[in-house]
Amino acid sequence: MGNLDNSDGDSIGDELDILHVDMDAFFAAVEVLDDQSLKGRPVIVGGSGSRGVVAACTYEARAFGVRSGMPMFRARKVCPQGVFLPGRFKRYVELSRELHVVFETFSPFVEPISLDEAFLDVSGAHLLFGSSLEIAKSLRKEIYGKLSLNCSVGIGRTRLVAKLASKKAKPNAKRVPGIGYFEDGIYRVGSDDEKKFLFSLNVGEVWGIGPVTTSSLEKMGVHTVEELSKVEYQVLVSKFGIAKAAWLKSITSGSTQEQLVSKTESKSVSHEETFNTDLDSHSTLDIHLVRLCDAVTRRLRAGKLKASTVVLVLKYSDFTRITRQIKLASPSNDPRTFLKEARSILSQIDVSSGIRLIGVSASGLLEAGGIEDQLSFEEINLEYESQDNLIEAIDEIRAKYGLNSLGPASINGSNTLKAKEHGDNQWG
DNA sequence: TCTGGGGTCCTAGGACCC
DNA sequence: TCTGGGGTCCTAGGACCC
Repeated sequence: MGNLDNSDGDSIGDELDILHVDMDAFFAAVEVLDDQSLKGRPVIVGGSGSRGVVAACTYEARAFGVRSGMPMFRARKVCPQGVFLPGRFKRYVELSRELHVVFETFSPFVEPISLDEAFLDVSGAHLLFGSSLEIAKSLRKEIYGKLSLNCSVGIGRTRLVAKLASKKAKPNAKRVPGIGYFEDGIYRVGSDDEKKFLFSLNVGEVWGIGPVTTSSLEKMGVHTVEELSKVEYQVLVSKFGIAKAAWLKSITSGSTQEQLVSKTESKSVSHEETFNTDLDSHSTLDIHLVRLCDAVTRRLRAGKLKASTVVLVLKYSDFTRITRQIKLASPSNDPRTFLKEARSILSQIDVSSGIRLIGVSASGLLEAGGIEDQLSFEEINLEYESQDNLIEAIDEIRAKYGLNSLGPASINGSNTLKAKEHGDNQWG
């Protein structure tokens, strides 16, 4: 449909209204932007500890085989001439905000996926900006003009198609000739091309099909989306459950257009830390627990939130991950409450086999001061009230003088170096 | 020198109530 | 006294994403 007016199949009103915009090598590209001497070099952004992984890398680094998610030690091995940087999360957030301002000038319907990625529904923008392809071109131009950063844009009828299309728009993507339309960082999948496009993909390329599902499907002899389309629904149900089977089927059945979701409230706030070497004593773990409870509740307070559930996360040396949660008597963002509950959970867990990671997560979030947020009898106690004032004062001092200006005793004591390193490596 | 950190959603099982 | 189903809430784990 709507493919009669010109050779690339671009036209107004053919319902290809979803754009997926994805910055190219975002974190690494920002580092090059801010230090032009890095231009053309293999820049790798990632954790600086011995157990860090690659968060992003330039295409020059990819040429050496570096990939995001790869352990840093391996990246250093395959690319010893690389420029390894710890990353500057605040700077990425800053540019992300500018990016989203540009998005908003093209459509009021924006669904952010991450700092550097979003869906745009441009169905109402054609009169102003032209066809979806023309909008994509203007968008790329505008983003480069404002941020001096490159992005890739996928155009399709649904979010899934647009998302998969933007991958094919990337500088190093392999594209199948005769499917879709590619031009300068933009890949457009027309309605009449959609089935051919999806069927050409391996199942593992699909957004939402990860390594585990891919391997299950491959064991069934299913490697491509085309092969997946031929599998009986009931077979998928028995293998993956109803929800996932229905979703897998929807990939190939040409699902209808979904509404974009512009903004959602966070459902949890968490911090976790992987140690350079495994820890096997409660007392050492406790030092980290103090800091994590402090960090999580600080973020809750900054967002004017309280949590009704505290979750302790542990990862053992063998990568087994366990979670233990406790529901609070009343919602809280008080580090003392969090620490008390987290400690009581931790005390019941055998850590002698070695703990690689510890984390604290807050869920069941409520606005602080909401109707569910009545004071408990304990909190009405005057002594507590004065300590709450103290916590507020600490937050203010930190806002003025920086996060490390004040903190729990354990941060300012023997663990200072560690705390600083943690601060430098924060991703969010 | 093995494999981050911050999230979301789904599932399964048990407790409890009707 | 035995049997049983459904609904809801909670917990733990797992898959997946960037």
